[in-house]
Amino acid sequence: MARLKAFDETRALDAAVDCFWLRGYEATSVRDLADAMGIGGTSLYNAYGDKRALFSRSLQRYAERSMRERIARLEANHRPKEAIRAFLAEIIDRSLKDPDRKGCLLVNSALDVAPHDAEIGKVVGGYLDELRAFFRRNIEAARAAGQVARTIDAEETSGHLLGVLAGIRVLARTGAKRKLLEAVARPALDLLEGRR
Amino acid sequence: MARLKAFDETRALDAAVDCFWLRGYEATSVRDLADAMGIGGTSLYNAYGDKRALFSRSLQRYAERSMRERIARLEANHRPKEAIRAFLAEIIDRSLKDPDRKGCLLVNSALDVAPHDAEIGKVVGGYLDELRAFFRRNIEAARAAGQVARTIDAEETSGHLLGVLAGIRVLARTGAKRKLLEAVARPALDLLEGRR
DNA sequence: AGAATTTTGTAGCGATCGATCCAAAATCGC
DNA sequence: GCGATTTTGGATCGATCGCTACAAAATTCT
Repeated sequence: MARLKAFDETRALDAAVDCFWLRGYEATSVRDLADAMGIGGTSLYNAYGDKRALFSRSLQRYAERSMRERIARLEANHRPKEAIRAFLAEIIDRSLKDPDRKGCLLVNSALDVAPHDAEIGKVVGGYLDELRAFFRRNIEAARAAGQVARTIDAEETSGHLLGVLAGIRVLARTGAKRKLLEAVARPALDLLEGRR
Repeated sequence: MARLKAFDETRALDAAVDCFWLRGYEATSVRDLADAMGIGGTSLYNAYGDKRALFSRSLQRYAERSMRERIARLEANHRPKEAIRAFLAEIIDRSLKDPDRKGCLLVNSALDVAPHDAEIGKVVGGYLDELRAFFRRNIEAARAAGQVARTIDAEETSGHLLGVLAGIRVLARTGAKRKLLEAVARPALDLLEGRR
């Protein structure tokens, strides 16, 4: 038939994710990408299409590996209320541990590229909806299990948690300390505890 | 002496603010800027230095006209707790009214350019600190006036409010509806009311 | 008016952008 | 081994990037 591909398409895609994550869409050149992916420009266009298509695949890969993996893992290992708490705690820990302070590719993209690209904007919005659905689902489950007060409105509170999550990601990217990030999250968690 | 400048430097700067605000630093070209400012490229470099210096001045102008003006106006016209409430309400209103969904230049810059430019990062961080100081100052004043519960920690809660503000700005830029933006803000405001 | 100084528009600098062309290299069925 | 097909690297495309050289235009001094 034909010559075989000499690089691992998935590993290369992960390298592209890191590039876009670190520098954003506009500031990342196709040459940056090809170098980081360890391939030539021709192979990049051959395998992924153009830069925008590669970004779209990178976004998809990130959502799969970072967001959905986390959601699935936490929902499998924690009761609903603890899943929410663990989610925020994990985001804070990872944000602080990352020496590059990359934040979240979805949040970065929501500000960076989504406003200028309707199609990608829809995709990013869809992922944010998934995050909110995670919060909502676990609030409702916790309510049903009597873990949170019945006065907690799942629709509203899931929106609040999504906003808090986005805020943490923004401040983390600016180099905020743990104390600040935890201050952002704590009142939202206290709300679930019925504590004030 | 010499020829007079034929354009209003401040009006031109405002046009530059709009450019950076709408498209971000990287995606805005010097030609875009010059066109929007109604001047030639030479005049731009003559009056403001280079692109980065113009961005720095734009950031300063935005902080002065948008952030500090709002803080001063609300603190002059409202009691402390109401000033915080009015701040978030005004951000939500303006975010929804803006057909371009530009969000907040400071938040946009915090994600976009601050991570790759230490000096500008410091400036942006300083403005975010001013916002947090506004929240903190008013929480403390409200506490002293008995408007909020003594259990409210000003240091922590001001951080929470800053995170909520950033979250609102992120979601607003993605085209969120009023219902979602208000859901992000409400629990934070309820906290100040001692309501649950 | 003439000299001095600053602003302005044009034109273009080298560098880099995203994207493509093309021929050599590699792998398949035969 | 041979033709067919695909991948690969290198060169390069036109466009645009941030920025500047240069000379004409405009203004204030003497």
